[in-house]
Amino acid sequence: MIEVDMPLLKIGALAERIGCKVETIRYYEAIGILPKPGRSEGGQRIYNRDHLKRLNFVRRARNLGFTLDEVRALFRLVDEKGHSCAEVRALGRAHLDGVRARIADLAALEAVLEKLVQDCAGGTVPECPIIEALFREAD
Amino acid sequence: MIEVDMPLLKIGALAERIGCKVETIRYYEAIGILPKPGRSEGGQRIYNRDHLKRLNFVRRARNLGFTLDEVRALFRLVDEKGHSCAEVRALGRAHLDGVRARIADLAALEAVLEKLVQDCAGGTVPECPIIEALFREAD
DNA sequence: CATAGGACCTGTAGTAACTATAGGTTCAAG
DNA sequence: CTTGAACCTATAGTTACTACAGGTCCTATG
Repeated sequence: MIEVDMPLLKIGALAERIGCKVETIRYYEAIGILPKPGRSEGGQRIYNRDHLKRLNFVRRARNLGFTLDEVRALFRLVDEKGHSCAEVRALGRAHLDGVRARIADLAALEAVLEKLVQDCAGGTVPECPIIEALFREAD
Repeated sequence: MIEVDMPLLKIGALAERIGCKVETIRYYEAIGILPKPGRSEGGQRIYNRDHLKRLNFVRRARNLGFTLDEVRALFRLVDEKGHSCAEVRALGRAHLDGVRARIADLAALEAVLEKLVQDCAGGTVPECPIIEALFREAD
């Protein structure tokens, strides 16, 4: 629910709205992922709707597995004028390729582990097929 | 009975045999994953067949996605007498569950990314569906 | 109005599993 | 005997946070 007059948020409220830790927000500011917010008289950070949107963007991208460097690149495309949608898609596709590669790796690994666990009967450690497989020299 | 040991290896040769970096071997020693090897007169590390076997074990386990802590646990099972194969299998199975969970996460992520990349036509950034999806507030 | 205590502040160190660098020593070939 | 590759130690950097410690601010209640 987006209100027309969004009240300004302190860091704790922002963290709760987005569902991340306060420390994470300060960390994003420190490494330049989020712009520095205004401060209250006493020096506490005050966030507006723009910060909320950006932080939301970062968290969603992170949940999709983008690195913070990739997020930075996406923000550059957003903030600088004249970039084409194709540039964004290229980043997305590169990332998708990476994800697929990781899935393939893990699937291969799953097959090996599955076989190892299945082969393992009830003996004692010196003859355990898992241990033996691990000690066996690779080619 | 005279055992003719395999030629003793210096760290560079060992690294090459196993296919890892020299620094990685020193790191494993520093954190107690590998035992301290003997030293030459001049203080250089000298490895024997046992070190080779252990390092091989570590690398194979790491390639299967085991953490170094899990490797440590496996070594304990190997080195202490009286452990059952079932204990090893339990570690393997727990790890397999973790791998399967990661695969499921990545597959979900792949589906979302795939859709985003597909939806992205040739417009300019402000209307790019990927960017819009990232800015859209989560519920 | 005073005060308690929760929320905030900065700065630093820790996590996993290495990798990379600097600055110095040893070894083996020519 | 000299050169330079390979070795040594120690420290810092990487990623994306998390977790303190020690202090300040804000706000609700008595």
